[in-house]
Amino acid sequence: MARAATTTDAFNAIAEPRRRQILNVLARGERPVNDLVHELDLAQPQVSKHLRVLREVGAVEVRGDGRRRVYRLNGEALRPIHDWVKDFEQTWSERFDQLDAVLEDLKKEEDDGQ
Amino acid sequence: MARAATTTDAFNAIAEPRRRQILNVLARGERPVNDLVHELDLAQPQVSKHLRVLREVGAVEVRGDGRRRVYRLNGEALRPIHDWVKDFEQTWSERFDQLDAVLEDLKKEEDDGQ
DNA sequence: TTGACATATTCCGATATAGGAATATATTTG
DNA sequence: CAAATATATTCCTATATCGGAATATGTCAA
Repeated sequence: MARAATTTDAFNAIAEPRRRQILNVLARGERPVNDLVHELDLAQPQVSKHLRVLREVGAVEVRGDGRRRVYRLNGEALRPIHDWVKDFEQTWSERFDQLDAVLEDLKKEEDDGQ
Repeated sequence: MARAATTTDAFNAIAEPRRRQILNVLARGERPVNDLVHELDLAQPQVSKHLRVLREVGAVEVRGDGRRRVYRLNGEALRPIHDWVKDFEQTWSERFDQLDAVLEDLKKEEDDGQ
């Protein structure tokens, strides 16, 4: 068996850095293909191919505008990634260290009370 | 050119669902390989191979314990993913909708004041 | 030392990529 | 209709995967 297709889910789609770049640009507003080509300094066919992958996993949507195709972000498709990774945040965030400190204090007060 | 190696970075490493599962288990505490084999119902060689990938991107660390090797999570390695994806949260989170509503109200009050 | 147990590595084969180049498919304009 | 513009698709090739099976490495115990 080979690696899962890039179009399998958002996790696979965003493994490619260019596709993350494309999403970053689209986060600032919708763009026709040619704008992306210039903003990212990529060849047009590659941009179209990356957009296809992103469209297949639902991360972008298209709208026709004359001879252009305007792409826009659909952030909702990235939600599973956010949901998965956010549970790991406590292993590095100092917010959780501070919460630990508070809980520690509460425990100590309780013990003193006994 | 082929797809980037799975060991290139955390984004590529976690594209594989089994590796996410492994990290999920390790988030509850360190585990020797065999525990993972049984908790995830995977063949031992595959678990070892996935652990190697995770180790190469820094997502896990090992500790020897007799003839066992105990793996533990290093969540810090997932931080780039969290940081990248969190900027997209506002496109779906209702927290941001509520913030928008507040800003709208403030703007209205300001306009009434003029 | 010889097993037994735990883990890692190697070899295999099918498959899917990513970029480059060329080309196909709209759509607008003269 | 023809030329120009914008985008999508196809063909090519090198490369890296994943699972399964077999095997190698390492460590403990009698």
